[in-house]
Amino acid sequence: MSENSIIDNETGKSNFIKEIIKEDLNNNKNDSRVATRFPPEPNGYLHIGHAKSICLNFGLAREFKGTCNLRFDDTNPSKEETEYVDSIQNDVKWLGFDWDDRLYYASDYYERLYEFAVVLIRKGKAFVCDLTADQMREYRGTLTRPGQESPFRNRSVEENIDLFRKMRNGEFKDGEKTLRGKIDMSSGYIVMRDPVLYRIQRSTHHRTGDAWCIYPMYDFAHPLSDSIEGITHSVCTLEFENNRPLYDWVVNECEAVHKPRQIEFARLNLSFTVMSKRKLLELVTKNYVSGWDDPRMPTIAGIRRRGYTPESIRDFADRIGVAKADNMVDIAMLEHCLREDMNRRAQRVMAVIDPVKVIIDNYPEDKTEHVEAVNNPEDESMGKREMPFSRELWIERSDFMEIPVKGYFRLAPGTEVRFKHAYYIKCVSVEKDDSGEIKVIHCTYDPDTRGGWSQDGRKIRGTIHWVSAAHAVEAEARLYEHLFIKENPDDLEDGADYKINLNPDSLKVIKKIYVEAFVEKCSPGDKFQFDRTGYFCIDPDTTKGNIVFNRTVPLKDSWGKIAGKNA
RNA sequence: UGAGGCAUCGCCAAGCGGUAAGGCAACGGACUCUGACUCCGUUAUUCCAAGGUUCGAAUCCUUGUGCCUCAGCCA
Repeated sequence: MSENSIIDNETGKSNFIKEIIKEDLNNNKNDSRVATRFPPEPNGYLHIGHAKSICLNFGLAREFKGTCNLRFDDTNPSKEETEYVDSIQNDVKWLGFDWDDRLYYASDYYERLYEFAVVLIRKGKAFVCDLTADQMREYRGTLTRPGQESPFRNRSVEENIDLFRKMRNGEFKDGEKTLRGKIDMSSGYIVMRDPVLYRIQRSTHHRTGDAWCIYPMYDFAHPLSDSIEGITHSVCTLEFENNRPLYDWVVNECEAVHKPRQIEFARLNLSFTVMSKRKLLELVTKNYVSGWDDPRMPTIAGIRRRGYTPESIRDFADRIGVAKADNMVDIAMLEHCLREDMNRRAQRVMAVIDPVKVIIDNYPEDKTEHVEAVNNPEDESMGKREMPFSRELWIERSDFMEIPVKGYFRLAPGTEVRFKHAYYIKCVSVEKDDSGEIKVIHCTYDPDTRGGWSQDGRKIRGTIHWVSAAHAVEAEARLYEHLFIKENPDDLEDGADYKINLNPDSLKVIKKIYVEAFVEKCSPGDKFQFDRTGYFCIDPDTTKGNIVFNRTVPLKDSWGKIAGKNA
């Protein structure tokens, strides 16, 4: 997709962050410059919640003619991997955003961060502490009780400088010492109670290797990385609201040149799925799904494989808006965005998912003719194609009822329906097997209705899809439903696990469907509308002999609703 | 019994003292060679609650209530 398509998608919908930025611009803050960043930690795959943040940050930059950096917040080597930094870059690009040459890593700043820490120590604003993790927890106090100052809090500047250098030089064991900010042990903000700024941790970093054995904490590295990059508006999610005083403290006390402003918004929650990295990782590692890109996963990789388009995701991000109230967006909103996008663009295909045989008794046995089918009624420029029609066809089992219910206007004994693009067809009899299941529906066709029209103008209510049995190709279809059965899988009884809400029917594999033969020439990722059933795409699992389709989302089905109610 | 946030239709969400946008969902109806799409219509006398200020309040004040976040040497 081109840059232009992104701009065309912009709605300009207002939100409180844009208001803040406009005000800052009016007050000439930061020389009227806007710089944002998307700062993932490379410890997992991106999900749809990240997509909201990506669209927000890159969108703000575009709207205000600023820049948006991609920065990896890689300050905890024990959790981070190159596999993740690659997938993240791939996903951001796929969504349609470009960081140009502004790809950064917090690990690029380790030396400068160290210097900033020294500044803090010199000012008497940081100290080396010998407390163990357990001791520190005790000294920290509780939510309602102030903490106590560390006995190491009053070491001299010289001693702190010396100790901090020794920490860096590897003269202490992991966890033996920390560098802490000297702030306020009785603050209502727990994070201000002399927070740890550096810890000793001997693990190999995916970029800096073993060059360092001390690593800066998020609360120290993040504000300074923002400042180093000249970020003006540091947008993050609500759970960091409590960290903002520390963010400001670090930027101010370190006397950083640029003083970015942290703004928090509500992260996305989507119904019928989970969004936490811990849970997504568990679903992958314990094989509840096939991988990070399982089409049922809310990861970017998963929804891409499922068949979602970047346009539909961006549209979704626009529609849900940005605010500060906790939210749970209906997944129907996402599905709507995909349908709207695909309805406009998707090639139509006749595909029969639950086939039953139709024999046209009065059609010559050895004859094959070709009828013309519109590729996309929403877009004439997509042209037409030829479809083979012959005596034996497949239709959808649900498109025939031996004893039709009220309101049913598809095929039934004695009734006439239109086989889309082909002929008017009337059912004359059915053949069943011993169990009573219908094996063959015998029909007749009206040769004067070729193309699906009749001269006499008789009205036909039902139009159904079909494929020629001799010409269709067999394929596999994977039909997906929500990963969880509950709107909020985390809404649990005392101590229960969210996995009890996993939907056992989230994947249904249909081994043999019949599809128009031209799909054999298509490639993984290609997207279609299967007439009257849904949007599908070709899965990468496709092999020469076996085309695999993923159902991205079904078409809306008001008859299914009515029939469901009557049942 | 600490601190920081948030409360507008089933779900998102505008609204910034002048008399409740929009989208999704739902429900009617029209149209239809996709029971899709599209179109048209319906759905908050009311904005967490109660007081107050005002000619006038979802918007200002007061007092409550509910929900979220924080006690990692994670981010």
